[in-house]
Amino acid sequence: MSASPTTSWADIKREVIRRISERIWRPGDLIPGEQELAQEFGCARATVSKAMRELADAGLLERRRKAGTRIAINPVRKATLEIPLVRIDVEGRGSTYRHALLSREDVPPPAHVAARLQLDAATPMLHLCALHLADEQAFAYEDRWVNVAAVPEIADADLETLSANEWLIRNAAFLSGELTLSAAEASTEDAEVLGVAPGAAIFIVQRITWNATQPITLARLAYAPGYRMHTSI
Amino acid sequence: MSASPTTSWADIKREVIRRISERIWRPGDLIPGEQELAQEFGCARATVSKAMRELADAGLLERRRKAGTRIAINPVRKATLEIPLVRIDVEGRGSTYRHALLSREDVPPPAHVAARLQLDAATPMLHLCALHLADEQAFAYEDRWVNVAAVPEIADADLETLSANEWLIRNAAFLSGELTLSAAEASTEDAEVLGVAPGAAIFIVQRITWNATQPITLARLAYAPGYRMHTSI
DNA sequence: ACTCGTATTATGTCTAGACATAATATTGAT
DNA sequence: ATCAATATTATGTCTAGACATAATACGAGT
Repeated sequence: MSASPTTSWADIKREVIRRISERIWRPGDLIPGEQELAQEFGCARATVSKAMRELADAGLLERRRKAGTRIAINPVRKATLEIPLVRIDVEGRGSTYRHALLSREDVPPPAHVAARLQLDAATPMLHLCALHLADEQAFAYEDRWVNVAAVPEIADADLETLSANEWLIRNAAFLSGELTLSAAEASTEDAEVLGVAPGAAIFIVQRITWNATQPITLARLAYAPGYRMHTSI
Repeated sequence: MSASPTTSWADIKREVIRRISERIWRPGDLIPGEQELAQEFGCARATVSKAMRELADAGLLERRRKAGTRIAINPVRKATLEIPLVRIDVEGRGSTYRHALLSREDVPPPAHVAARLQLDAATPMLHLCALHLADEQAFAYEDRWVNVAAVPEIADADLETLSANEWLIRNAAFLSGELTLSAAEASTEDAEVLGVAPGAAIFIVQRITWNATQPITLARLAYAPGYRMHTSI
């Protein structure tokens, strides 16, 4: 009957999911402790613990020391979004990637950029605009501000061959970041670069990354109409 | 000097991140094995292992048995999107939530819905349209198809007081699902319900959920303009 | 050279037990 | 009855060691 002689953490995870989905354990219920479950499944407590921690990370369980583990009432399911390089994204769709640097300027940031990065408006920054193409079709328009103090070497970088997107990932690994997804109507600039009608609905990804002490970059990616971000839960 | 007497997995994680961000270990580099690192940090192999697994899950490292662990060349960073109930989302923004059921029909699905759920076009389904409001303002318009065979009890459910969104989460915990994020121009229907101009750019979330054997529901949520999805990396 | 089987190796999983920590429950003092 | 100190308890972390598994490296035979 059973696939393996011993009980693995994956077996336990499956069994717990089964009990939840068959409503043997219902939302809000307190379930047995690790000790008890370990005895039931005939395995070590650590094995049960790993399974439970995974389910808690996925949002299905809520665990608190001393209080125990219960089935989440309002499960806040967590979906993992993969954020690849634009090049990898394009190539993953079976298209040929190319990128074009449209502009590169050393200028102080506008107020909204400075505010978003918590920088002074006089901070020297590099402003880049680039177009990512898939099979020579506009794929995404990138508008990026780079905090030169955080990555001084970018001043000498050739961003024509390697996109800023890629250069930064290779040369300035970030520690933390923020991602904001939204929909917007194409500005005249967006429309012109992407070759769509002004006002067309486009998908916007805004990304901010930080190293240990300071902001590295703020990027706004405007995707050509039809772009979808996909993930499984 | 050191904060704690023993080395914890979190300490190791921080140290590895430091070595990556200070380019002591560079993209593509093979780093020492768990055994060796455990010796360096003066802890058990399992402790190193946990730290490394977390970093690999986050996309910073690539690990393969026998081949060892190396710094990711094209780090596909993973952002965790939290998918709360619309009610929790609204309440989390400090607004008062209300929902209104606009229509409820037992009808067979249109071709694109049937195809998306891998169901026969003759399968009995429940079609629901509802509006989620925040402080009496349109927040999101939900267009949902429910596979009645998967949750027969929904036939008798009162979906006026509890939204279908919430009813399904409480009564039909799903095992897996898909999420598609996109931008679209508001259809005349979207525009009318949300009270925006037709053609306005709106953020669309399409969700499909499955139980162990069959699809449960397909939902399209059209958010009022200005909606942003936010996450940290 | 080339292929196939075998040895080796780094990560993956598991165990059994110890101690740490957070949160609740209980008790004692006021 | 109320509040603070203390005991209890379930999860969280760590250790040391064993075995499993995947993937490479190596060597024998052709």
